[in-house]
Amino acid sequence: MREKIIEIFKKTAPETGDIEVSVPANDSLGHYSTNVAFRLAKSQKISPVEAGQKLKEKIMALPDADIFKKIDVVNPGFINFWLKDEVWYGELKEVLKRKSAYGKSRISNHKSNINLEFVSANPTGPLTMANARGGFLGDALANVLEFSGHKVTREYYINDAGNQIKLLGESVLAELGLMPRKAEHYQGEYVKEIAKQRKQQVKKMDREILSPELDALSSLLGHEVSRSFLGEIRKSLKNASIKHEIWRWEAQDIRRKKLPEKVVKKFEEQGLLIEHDGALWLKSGIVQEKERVVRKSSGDYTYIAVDLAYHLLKLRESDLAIDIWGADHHGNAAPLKKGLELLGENPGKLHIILMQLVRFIKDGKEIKISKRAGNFVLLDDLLKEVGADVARFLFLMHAPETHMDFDLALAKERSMKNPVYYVQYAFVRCGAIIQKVSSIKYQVSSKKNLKLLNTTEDLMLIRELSRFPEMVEDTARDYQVHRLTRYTTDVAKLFHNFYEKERIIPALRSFKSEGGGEKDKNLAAARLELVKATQIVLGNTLCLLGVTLPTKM
RNA sequence: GCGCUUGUAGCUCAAUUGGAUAGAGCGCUUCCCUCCGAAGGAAGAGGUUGUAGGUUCAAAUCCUGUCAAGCGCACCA
Repeated sequence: MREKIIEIFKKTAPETGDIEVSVPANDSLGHYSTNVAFRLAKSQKISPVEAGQKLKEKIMALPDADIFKKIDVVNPGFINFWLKDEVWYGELKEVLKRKSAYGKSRISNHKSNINLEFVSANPTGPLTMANARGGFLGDALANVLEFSGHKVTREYYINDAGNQIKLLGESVLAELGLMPRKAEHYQGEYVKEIAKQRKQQVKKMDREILSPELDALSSLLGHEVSRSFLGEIRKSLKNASIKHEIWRWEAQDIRRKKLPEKVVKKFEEQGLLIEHDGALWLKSGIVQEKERVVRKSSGDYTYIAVDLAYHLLKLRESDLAIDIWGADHHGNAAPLKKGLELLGENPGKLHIILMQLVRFIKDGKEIKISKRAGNFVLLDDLLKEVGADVARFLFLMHAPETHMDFDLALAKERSMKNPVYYVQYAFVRCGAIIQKVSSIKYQVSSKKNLKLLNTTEDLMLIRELSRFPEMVEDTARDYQVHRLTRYTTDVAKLFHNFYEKERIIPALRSFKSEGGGEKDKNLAAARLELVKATQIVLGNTLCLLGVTLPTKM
């Protein structure tokens, strides 16, 4: 719908450039509305209303203008459009025709190859509730982008190299009393558990390594343990229906291939490095105010060098890379982008979605989640506690930049009045009606006389359903997945409204003697089509979000 | 101290990226099942968008100051 209006503007007034067409809050301000007159007024030095009038006349002269019932230019200069009812009925037919493909983009020239990396939690413990938000967001966003015609690769990056793996090994050894405990070690029940399980194995390893160097032993053990954690992580992701296609390993895919070395070499060639105490530093003011180490005196590469190498690789493989990060990593964004630029890559090809940390509340108190301290609450617990659909929906309702509170008791306790159930209930109601109708006998002269749908409830619902393709398109462009979640509640609300007012089955069943005329039956049959369309659109949206479609509740 | 993010109804959050009368859910006050599932619907109360200025036809949104919260500022990753 919106597309059609924009098309018309392109023909009428190409000089206006990109046109914003929005849906006003109130019906009296049009089905669609635009503010182009303001911009035009500025360049032509006339009043916005005047500019609007001129545009209106031009549009009315076009043959395409017959889709409009009315065009109004109002103070201070908005142009409001009302579309003819037939146009809306046409879109409703489109929903019924395309079904699960409705809303799928048919534009093929915008197609790009997108790498979407999310979760990527270090395999130094099980997934926690803190990983849930990014996991659900990444999964849903990938669905939306694919639905919009892009080729999406869902990636999980595994930091299986570097210090934290060694620390993990040390933590287990310390637990077994084979080395002194340090403050930075991982603690908590899960480490104790691992230590118990690995006791025999560690003894054996200890004997096999002839000159038992603690470093080598802890690294080896750390790798072993992290590998088993990764198995746990994959299981948890599966429980949450979060899908990944590529699992990339830092040690094997980045470090062993000497990619960080190339990065440092390139910096060196440009004279950006300086040496202190055997370590190589990026000079101050290059990626940050301060100097920054890229290669340690030990010869190891630092996080930034490895990360640059990793992103360089991703950008080479795809047209666009999207990273979903927790806000606790935000400090890395600017240096990473700057570094990519210095390495000759276009930093605009990397889009980082920063997601604020969630505060989990239980019994009015915040639950602190920390893997090091060991007092975390697992993703699996969250799923068990409130259910996968509830968790997913509640996270996806909110914009990533909100510092959201997640009250576990509330999510569980209020579960019956939860927005997820509100939406799922609407979907179930659709199914129930369709099911029931299929089992009754009735005769109508015309099943699909959609023109009979002319009450406010009918038309509002039709218009809302028609917006679905626009919602998908916008979301694929700005990644604001919560728009779709909100949209499902909007559709559900309009449907519940419609449902309350118009009864279909009694009308179909009724006999002429009861006042049930031919026209009423045809109307009921048309309404059934609208119910089917609602089921399609709600179903499509929930599928994109990854929320299940129940048949009964 | 410096940087990033955020302050919107009692609570949790929206607001089509600068648009028209700032909207939902929960909670609160009233109604509505002889009727496709009441896990629903209708109505109402509730706001100086933290605060003080500025920019313009138009500001919750942009700029500056200020207050508050979260998170960062390693030869950790």
